[in-house]
Amino acid sequence: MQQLSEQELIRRDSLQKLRELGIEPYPAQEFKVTAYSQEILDKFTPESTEFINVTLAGRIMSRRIMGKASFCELQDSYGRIQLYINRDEICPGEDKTLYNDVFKRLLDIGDFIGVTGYVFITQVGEISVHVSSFTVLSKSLRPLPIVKEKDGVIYDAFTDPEQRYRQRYVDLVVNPEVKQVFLQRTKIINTMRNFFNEKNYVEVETPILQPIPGGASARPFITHHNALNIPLYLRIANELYLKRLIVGGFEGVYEFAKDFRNEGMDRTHNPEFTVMEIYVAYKDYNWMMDFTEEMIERVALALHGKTQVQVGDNIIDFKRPFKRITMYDAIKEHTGVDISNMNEAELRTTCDKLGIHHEPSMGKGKLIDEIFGETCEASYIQPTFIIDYPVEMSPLCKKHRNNPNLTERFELMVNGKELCNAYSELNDPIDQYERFKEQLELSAKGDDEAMFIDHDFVRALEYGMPPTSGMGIGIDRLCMFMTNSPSIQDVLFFPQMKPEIKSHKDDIEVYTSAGIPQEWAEVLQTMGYVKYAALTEIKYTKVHQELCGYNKKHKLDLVNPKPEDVKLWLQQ
RNA sequence: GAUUCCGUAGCUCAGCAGGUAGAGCACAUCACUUUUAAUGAUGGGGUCCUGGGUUCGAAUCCCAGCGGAAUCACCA
Repeated sequence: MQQLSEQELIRRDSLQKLRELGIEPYPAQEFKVTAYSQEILDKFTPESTEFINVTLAGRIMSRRIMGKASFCELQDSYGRIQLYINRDEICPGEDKTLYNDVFKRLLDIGDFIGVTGYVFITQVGEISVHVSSFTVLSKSLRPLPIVKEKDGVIYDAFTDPEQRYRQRYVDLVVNPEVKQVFLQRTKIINTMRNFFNEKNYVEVETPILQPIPGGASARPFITHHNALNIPLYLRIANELYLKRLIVGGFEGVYEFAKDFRNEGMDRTHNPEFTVMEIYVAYKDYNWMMDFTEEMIERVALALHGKTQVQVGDNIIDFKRPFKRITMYDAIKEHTGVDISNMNEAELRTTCDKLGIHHEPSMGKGKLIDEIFGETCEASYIQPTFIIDYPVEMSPLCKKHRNNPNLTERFELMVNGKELCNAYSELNDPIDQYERFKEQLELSAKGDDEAMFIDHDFVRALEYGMPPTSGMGIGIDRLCMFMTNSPSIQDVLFFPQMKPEIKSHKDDIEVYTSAGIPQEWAEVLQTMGYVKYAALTEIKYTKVHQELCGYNKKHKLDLVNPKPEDVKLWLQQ
């Protein structure tokens, strides 16, 4: 156990004292709440009789104690409301313990309490709850960061990103705007879900542990199943499973899925992330573009009541219809080069001319992708569908109805980033098998992200899959846009972090169990001997002298140990 | 992976011509019956990220490491 700070010790002492007074700091029974802070603040008027007897529960977030009366702020799940607590009303009799000791001394900021009382307006005009009784619901043993606010200015904000992400619970308690982002995230997802359900598409669940990680190009996480003695992969996509369900006869299926990719982390990438994929039979990618527009516009309206959304320095308008441009046209527009009829060698020359890095392992598809990514991607701020991708970079996508070198694919670009990816799905099993084999060749050339062949998926297609259009959308990115969050970590409750470094300090028990008295063990640690094992390598006379010296210098008034005592301490 | 910046009290931060470690909030004690960043008084609290080096002396200067942030590169 780490050494406790003064404030933590005081809180543990308060916990003990509460118990001595017969107050259970962690009661088990239900506490019935009849009102919430926001509701009261919204609805209360001096004439109203609605709130003459309310019961609320929440955390104490601030206290202003003024002798026989006190104010404090109670924070429940909706917000904060001020409480007014009067000594003689809490303690009508002679015994004022409940106010003087329990409320004033033994309770702290961060504790959960329940209160009953009536709502009124103070002289300064703040709607408050006049408390007639309170109940301790849970004692907090660690001090929360104290954030104060006046006239919209925040003082002593809790801002350290590492602490905010590692201890998101604290972040949520003291930074109310953080909670809003996550409530909006839920609203985004619910809006989409309602949209799909209205159309009778079916929400499904498919395997996260997959024997073949298919449906996308990415390095997977690998794990091992002991009973079967086989490797399993955490899914990088769920596409192939959802299409199997279309084969099975569902007309529309969708899944909000956690996918996993074993790649770098930055402001827009987290190793696990959420994707919504939807597949609808008898549709094509043109239909899917209309559908996607409608869905995204609806999300913007649900969240903001309008289609314009501030994202960084830009205002992005999600009003339908979005601009549509083919990939080749986009490249021509930005570079002046028409690559539509180029072979691999010509593409490499073009890359060289444009100063774009390329490697021998890159096939035609990757080269085109690279050119697009370097020259075009960043310029699409307003929602834009990039359509008709070259066949080499889309092995699961149906060939274009007018041009066999292209596929019926679109990506939706927003703020220079990919948001959606969609196809007229490839349902020709023979073509699909050929495309998988081409991926194998890429793999042989050294492309470690090329897809594996999924023979069962091909088998499913052989039974027949209706013409289908599918779309995937990055939910985390969508949330970043919709909530104007610059980092993916701001829209994930618990973003992936490097493991927290463990204290490199021995527990104090390691010292005491070697026979060292507690007070000297603490001295040794503050002197820098944080590992007992390291201590035993030092000559006991030196340690003895240093201990006595420290005792004198810091006026600890401890009785100095004898050299033989120290010798014994170090001999364990 | 590269560059830059950062790491001091529970929180936010100051201190860096090297010379006994500071403020505000929080905490503790006292006063105060409608305050609101409540107020007034008093007080406690720190391996100054870790390890090495320079020095009589390092929070401060140098080196290395750890952790974090930003930008870039790589990666869907």
